[in-house]
Amino acid sequence: MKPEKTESRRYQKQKLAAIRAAASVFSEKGFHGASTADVAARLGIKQGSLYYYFDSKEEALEEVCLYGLRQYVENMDAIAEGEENFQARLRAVVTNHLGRYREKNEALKVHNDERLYLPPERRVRLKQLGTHYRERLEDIVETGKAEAAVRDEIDSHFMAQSIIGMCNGLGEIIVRDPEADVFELARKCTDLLLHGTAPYHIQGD
Amino acid sequence: MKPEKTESRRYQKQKLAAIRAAASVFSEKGFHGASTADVAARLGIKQGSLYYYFDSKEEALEEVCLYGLRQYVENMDAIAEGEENFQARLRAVVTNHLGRYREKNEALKVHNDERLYLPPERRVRLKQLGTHYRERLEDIVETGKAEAAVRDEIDSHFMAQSIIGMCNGLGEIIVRDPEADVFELARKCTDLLLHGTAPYHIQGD
DNA sequence: TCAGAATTCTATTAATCTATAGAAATATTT
DNA sequence: AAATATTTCTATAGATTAATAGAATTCTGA
Repeated sequence: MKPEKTESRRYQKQKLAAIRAAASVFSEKGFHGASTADVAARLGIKQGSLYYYFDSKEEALEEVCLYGLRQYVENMDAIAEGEENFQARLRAVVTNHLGRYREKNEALKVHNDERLYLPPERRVRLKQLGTHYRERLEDIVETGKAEAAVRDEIDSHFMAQSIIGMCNGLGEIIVRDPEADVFELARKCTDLLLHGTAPYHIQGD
Repeated sequence: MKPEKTESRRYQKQKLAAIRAAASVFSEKGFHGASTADVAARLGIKQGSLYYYFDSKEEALEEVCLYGLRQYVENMDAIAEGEENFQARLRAVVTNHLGRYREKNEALKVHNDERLYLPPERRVRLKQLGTHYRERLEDIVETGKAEAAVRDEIDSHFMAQSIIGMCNGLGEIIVRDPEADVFELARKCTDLLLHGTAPYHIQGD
């Protein structure tokens, strides 16, 4: 079956290729719409051989989702640990988030669209990553308060979730319109988050 | 097969029940994870009998999605046609949107999660409804400009998509935490959209 | 080059599921 | 109550698919 301790270089390489093939096929046809034969074909092997790398189709989905999220979360960590001011970091976060919709990141798309088909026990690690992402963003909001760039009464959990949602919404524009300028969108988005819609001067409540 | 002209009262009633049963089952198991037998069982009839109401499983999915979106869009129309000022309408939009996550609207959930499994020709009517929703929201933003409640440089397409995304993001909080106060969230969300994160007084660029 | 290990292939099992056709049952109308 | 129309059931065809086992092949190191 599977190599026990060895995990040879070749095995690891091919396993990564298998994850990518699965990401590609799942993102095209959906998890249930895609067969293990489709995935194997994309990889250039036969259906049965795929089980050398995955114990089940579900395990393949889990690995694809994890693979898609990881890099994305790593970027967030780098931003959160950086030394820039709130405005710059917010922009970096938004740009990182929106950028993912342009470079077609199939594994991340699979995570977004198909992860619900995983049974709960296969979703725990994904949830951990997602929570980690949001918590880093909450940290950034808190530093914004320390800098007096963010009003005190703003709840950082609420704020982080709002930012994530807004970016996902704008992602649709990027997907719909291949001409859309990601950096310009990121700029507008950051501006909206910082200043809102209302004219700058006075505003009542 | 299907009744041609009659469309008897009973038929219509049972068809609606079938759509609801499909919504319930699809939202639980996903479109591909659910079988027509599951849907029929929820409705209290046998698998084969379901085809009296739908030509195919895909048609059932399409009808569920349309059913889920329609009411939601109708509410938006009512808000857009109303006479209130920008701030009040924005709040109404956000409240309508967030409210949907609390009353468990299974059909709308199916629309959100499963619509991608429809072939493009079955998605056109859904897209029309979605576009209509966003366009009404763009209208509201434009009236906001006329009222000087919204800065001129704000792009209404961008803005509408941002609002939709933010609401969807906050929806996750509502789903995660059954205690979350929808109206309080709607208030915070409206406030953030109007004023941004930054303290009110001056802000540079 | 040979031996053993790692990788892929073939063949098959067993289960599942959509969709259809025609019979049976139920409701409606005359 | 008989006749007709509507709704549901039974049974099945036909196709697909995930997963397994063991054989065949390819790779690697001595």
